[in-house]
Amino acid sequence: MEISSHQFHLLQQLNEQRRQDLFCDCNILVEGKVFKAHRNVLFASSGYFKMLLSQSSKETSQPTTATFQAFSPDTFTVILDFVYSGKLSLTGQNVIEVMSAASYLQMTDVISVCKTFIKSSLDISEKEKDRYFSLSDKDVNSNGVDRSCLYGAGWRAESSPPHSHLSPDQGTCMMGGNAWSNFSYYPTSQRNAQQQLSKHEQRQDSVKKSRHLGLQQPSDIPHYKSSKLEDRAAEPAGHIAQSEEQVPIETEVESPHVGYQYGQGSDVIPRSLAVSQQEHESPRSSSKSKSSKADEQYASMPSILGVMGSWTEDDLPRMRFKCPFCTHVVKRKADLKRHLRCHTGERPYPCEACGKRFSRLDHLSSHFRTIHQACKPICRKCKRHVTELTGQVVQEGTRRYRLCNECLAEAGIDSIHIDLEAEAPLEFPQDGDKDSRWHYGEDNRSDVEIVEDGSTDLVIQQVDDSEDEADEKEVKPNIR
DNA sequence: CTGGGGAGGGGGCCC
DNA sequence: CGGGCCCCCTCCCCA
Repeated sequence: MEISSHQFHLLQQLNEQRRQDLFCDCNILVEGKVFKAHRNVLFASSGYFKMLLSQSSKETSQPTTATFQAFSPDTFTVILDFVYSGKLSLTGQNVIEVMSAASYLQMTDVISVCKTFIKSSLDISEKEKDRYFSLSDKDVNSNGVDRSCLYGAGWRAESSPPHSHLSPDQGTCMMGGNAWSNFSYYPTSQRNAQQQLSKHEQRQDSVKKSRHLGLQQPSDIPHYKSSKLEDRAAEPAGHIAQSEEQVPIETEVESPHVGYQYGQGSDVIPRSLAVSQQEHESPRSSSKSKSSKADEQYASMPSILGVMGSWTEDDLPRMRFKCPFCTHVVKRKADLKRHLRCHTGERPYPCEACGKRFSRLDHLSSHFRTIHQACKPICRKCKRHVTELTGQVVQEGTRRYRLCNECLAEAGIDSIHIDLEAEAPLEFPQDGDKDSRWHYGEDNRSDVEIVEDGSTDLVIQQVDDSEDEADEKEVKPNIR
C-alpha cells in the first residue's frame, strides 16, 4: 500500500527543517547572502550539486560551502524554494534569470518549465491570438507574461493526470497567461510522449552549436529553415526536457564543471562564469508572434545574460551577453535581442507588398529593394548592366525586375500588358515604423512611363535610373 | 543528378 | 541603442 501524501509531507518536513536551520549541512553563498540547505536534498535536485557534493562527500563532518556569482540571491531563492517545495514561482521578470540559474545548476526540469513559460508567452499565432482575445473577453485581467505563476510539481502528479499540462498548445494552459495559475509542472519522468523535443528545434540548435563551436553539422539532421515557420507552428507542441535524442549533442560540449573555451575568437569564459551547456531547445513560437509579447520579454531580460565575463587585452572587464537558448554569446545587448528572434520566431517586419514577414528590418529592406523595387540595374535574364535607355522595369505581380531591351524583345513584349494598379512605384516606408502601412508612392514620379503590354500580370515601366542609382549609392543595397 | 544563382537568414560591426 | 551595411552560409529553384 502506498500513501501518496508521504513524499509531500517528507519534503514539507525537510523544508521546515531548512527554515529552522535544523540539520543543514550545506551553505550556499550567493552574492554575499548565505542560504542553508541539506546536501542530500541538493544532491538529489541538481546535477551541479551532485557533482560538487560527490567530490566533497568524503568530508561529511564539515559543512559544505558553495559560492555563486552567476545569479542573484532572489533567483536562488526561487530555485531553492522549488527544490524544497516543488513549486516554482515564475514571473515574466525572473524567468530568464531563473532559467539561466537552473541551467547553471543543471536542473533540467526547471529549465523545461522556464522554457515552456517563455514559449507560452511568446507563442501567439494568429489562431491562438483569436483564442487569446476570445479568452480575454472572459478574463479581462489576463496579462500573460507579467502574471506570476506557480508551477506545482512532483508528488501531486499522482493525484492529477500528467497529461493536463505543460503543452501550451493544449487546453486552458496554453495562451496569453489566461491559465497561468492553473499551469502545473510535472517532472520529466512523469511526462508522456507529447513532450518530445521538436526535431526542427533540436536541429536548429544542433546546427547553431555546430557552427558556433566549430563542430561539423550532423548530416542526418535536417536543417531547420526559418522560412517555414508556418510548418513549424503546425507541428505538435513538443519540446521540453532533455530527451535522449539530445544526448549526442550534449556530449559534444563540455559540462560547466570543467569549463570550456568558446570557439569564437579568443575570449575565454572563466570557469566560474561558464554557463551550463545543457542545451535546450528554443521555446517554440509561431512566426506570427505578437511582438509586444516579445518586447516584454526583452524588456524584462535580466542582467544575468551579461554574466559572461571576459577580459580585454587592456585587462579591462568586457561584458558579454549569452543567449539563454543556445551557446551564442554577443557583445551587445541589442545584438542578443536581435539574435533571440531566431529562437522566438518573432517576425515583426511584414512586407506589405507580398505579405512575407521578416525578423529584421534590414532584411525586409533588402527584400523590398530586390523583389519589389527592381533596384538592381542588371538585366535579370542576361545579367548585363542596364540603364533607363537600355532596359526597362518589368512588374510581375508584386515582383519587379529589370530586363534589357534585347531580352525584353526576346521575352515577347506582345505578351505583356499593363497592370494599372501598379502604375505608381512601390515605396519602402521611411519612418522605420515596423507597424506602418506600406503604401504605393503618391508622388507619381513624372519620369515613370508605363508601357502597355499583353500579359495579365506584367508591367513594363520606363524609370529614371539616375534617381534609382542615386538611391542605390545612398543605401548601398546588398547586391551580391 | 549537379552546379549556379537568387533569396533568405544570421552575425559582426560601424554610424 | 537602433538602423543599416557587409559578409557568410544555407536552402531552393532551375537549367
